[in-house]
Amino acid sequence: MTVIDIFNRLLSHYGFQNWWPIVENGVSVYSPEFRMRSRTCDEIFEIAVGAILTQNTAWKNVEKAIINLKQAGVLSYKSILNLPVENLASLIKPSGYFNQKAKKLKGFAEFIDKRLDCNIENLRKFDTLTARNLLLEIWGVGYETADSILLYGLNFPIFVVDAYTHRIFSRMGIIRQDFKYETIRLFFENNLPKDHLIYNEYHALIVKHGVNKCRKKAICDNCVIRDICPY
DNA sequence: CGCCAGGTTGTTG
DNA sequence: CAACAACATGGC
Repeated sequence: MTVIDIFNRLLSHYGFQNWWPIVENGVSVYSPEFRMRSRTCDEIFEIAVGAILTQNTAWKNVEKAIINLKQAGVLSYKSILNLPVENLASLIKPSGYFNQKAKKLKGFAEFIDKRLDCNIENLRKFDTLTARNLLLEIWGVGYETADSILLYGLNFPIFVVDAYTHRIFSRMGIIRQDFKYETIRLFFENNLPKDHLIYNEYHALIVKHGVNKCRKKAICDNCVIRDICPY
């Protein structure tokens, strides 16, 4: 049973997830159209903001924060650059850790302004790992956040690892408990075609399965991969 | 009500 | 380098 087999299982069970969502009219929209085209500048920025806000936080709370930002008309790097950090913190309160995250968003906006010449798409001018290392220099942007921005915002072929990835695949005995982020990322990248669409869908499916079934307290009955899981 | 969520950083041994 | 604390709201 390979990681590709597991991908196929999850995909036929849950269907396409169409990540990353864009918030429209107060709801997160997961559209199949997203895989057909490049993201717009505004979408890339929203994805990056979402990636920062969702750090150790349920998406529902992030959604509320993004709605607040949109309603206030400040979901752009320029607005966030000019908005007092206290006001920003207040808008993103529902996403939790709001003081820290406000500072992180500020840092990210500053990064676009200073390092990317005011255009987030300038990240495309770099190769994957160079772009990644640039993002990782930003305070508040770690591996998963950087990789989410690269994969979901810019379609770079980089596999996103998260807590669910670690939990599901260690429970299955496919990776070891003590594997760290980079080890897990490389494991997936080495066992899959180098294709951003596959990385995109796979990670989204992992989250789906983690949220639905493979929680901290696992719900193993009717699990789509139960027969190949020793847990 | 208690647990936990699509992590990251700073501190300490 | 590993372990641990701090950061915080809201859904179930």
